[in-house]
Amino acid sequence: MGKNNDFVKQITKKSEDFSKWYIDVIKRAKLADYSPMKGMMVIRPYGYEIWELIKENLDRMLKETGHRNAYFPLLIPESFLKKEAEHVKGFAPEVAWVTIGGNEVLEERLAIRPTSEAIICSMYSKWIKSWRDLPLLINQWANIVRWEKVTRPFLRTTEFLWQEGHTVHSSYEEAEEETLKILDIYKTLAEKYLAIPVIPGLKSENEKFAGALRTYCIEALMPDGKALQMGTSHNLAQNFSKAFNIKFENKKQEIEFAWQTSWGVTTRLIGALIMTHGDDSGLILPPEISPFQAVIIPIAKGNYTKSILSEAKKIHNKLKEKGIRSCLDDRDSYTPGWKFSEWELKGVPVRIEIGPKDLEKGQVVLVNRIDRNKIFVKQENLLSTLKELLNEIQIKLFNRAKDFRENNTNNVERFSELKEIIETKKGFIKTGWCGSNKCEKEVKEKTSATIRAIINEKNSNFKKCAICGKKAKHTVLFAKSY
RNA sequence: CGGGGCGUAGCGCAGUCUGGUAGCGUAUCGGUUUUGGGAACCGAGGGUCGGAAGUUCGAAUCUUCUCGCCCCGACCA
Repeated sequence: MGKNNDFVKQITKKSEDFSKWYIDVIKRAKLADYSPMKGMMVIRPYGYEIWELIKENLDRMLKETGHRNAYFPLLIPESFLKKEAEHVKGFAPEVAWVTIGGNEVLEERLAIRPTSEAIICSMYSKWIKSWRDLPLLINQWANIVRWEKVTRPFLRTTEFLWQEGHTVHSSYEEAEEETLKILDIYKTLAEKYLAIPVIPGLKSENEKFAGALRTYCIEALMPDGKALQMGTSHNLAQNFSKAFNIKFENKKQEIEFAWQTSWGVTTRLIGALIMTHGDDSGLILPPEISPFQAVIIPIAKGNYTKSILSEAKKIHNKLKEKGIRSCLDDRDSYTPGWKFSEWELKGVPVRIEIGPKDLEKGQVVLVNRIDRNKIFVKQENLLSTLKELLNEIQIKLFNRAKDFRENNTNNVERFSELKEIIETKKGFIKTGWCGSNKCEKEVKEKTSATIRAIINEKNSNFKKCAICGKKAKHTVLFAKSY
């Protein structure tokens, strides 16, 4: 492409100021905008369309595994939230409260849900009586409010959208199996659809969900070397069933507390998407979840205008018929060059150009968003070539992100190495851990890095704990996190 | 919640130190010519300078308070 690839002049360069780039992209690509409410953003149509595609795919996978959607109330009485001690302790600092209804001061204040275990479990205790009622596999798509001190669009907002699954089972083993099954679905969502490689693992006692027995997570590495938690799946064991009195009669005619799980992913995934794939020209969206997979830009010129536009329309309709999300940009008030930059900013994976020269030759030009490579293809081959190209882009984005992660993951034996890496290049640090709270805390205090995931719980391929030097029980991943 | 920075037209900024009736680029609107990498020319509109109070003959500019955003920490999806 020659000397000047610097086509988009309106956003900060990713390499110069990553945080500013991130905000610029969100605003310029019209994914979201700040609202008058502190920490709350408006998700604009283009951003919401990405969410809808994420949602569609995850929803389908959840339904395929027997989950059904339902909806529970936004407000939770304080007494309900207080029933599970760890749970309330964990969430208390970030709950928003409703204290007045109309003109009346409420007798009991109501929490705006920071998560719905409390309200959902209170219903489950009414619905579940017998082993025949199990498993109960319910998911809800909802909004959540957590009064965060520091917010960033998509990554951490006061209000956000998510799905939260809440399931009930007749045994610990079955609950554990469900927890892992969901973790695997999340991994598929991240890797196959968002093209973001993730590492599944277990959270340490310090990092686990308030009220869970075990929290599993998927962790991704962002381009600035910080880790992002992209989803969590909790085995709640009987913690909530005991607090909310969810009991069932098992096949042996014994009354037993039920075994539960909960799990969720949020609009944060969109933040991960932006950071992982974007470049100096803006967003790059993986074809699977891009609102437009291809944008057709007619180069309408002089006498050719009419014939080119009608050809472009034909192509557009053909692609739509074949299930490709196509956009025809036939606005005549913008020049082709302007449109190129605009759609690159918006991250559309493939651009289709058709101009006088192409019309004569019976071809179109396909341009790959990743490297701007051009392919000239005969009209009759368009569909197959486009599909191949979309597939190739999806894979390339994933591989590129994976290479980055591999290149920024370091095996470490000693604390001094760990500290140096965190202070300089960051990234994931794989090391041995003795399992003690003390060592985990020491790392946090001295480096601000935390255990993102325990990736080998049963044993460790590291001999010693990097901090205390005692025998390593687990292999863990340390990183600075969002 | 602690430390730092920034709020002036839709967006990006200058003007603030040294007070004197608000400017540039871009975008927008109308018109003409254009269209293979953010087109050119002509014309037009757009602001209670984040908000409140104070000092002053006079405040974008000085003082105090307040709100919001960004960055770095502590806290969290």
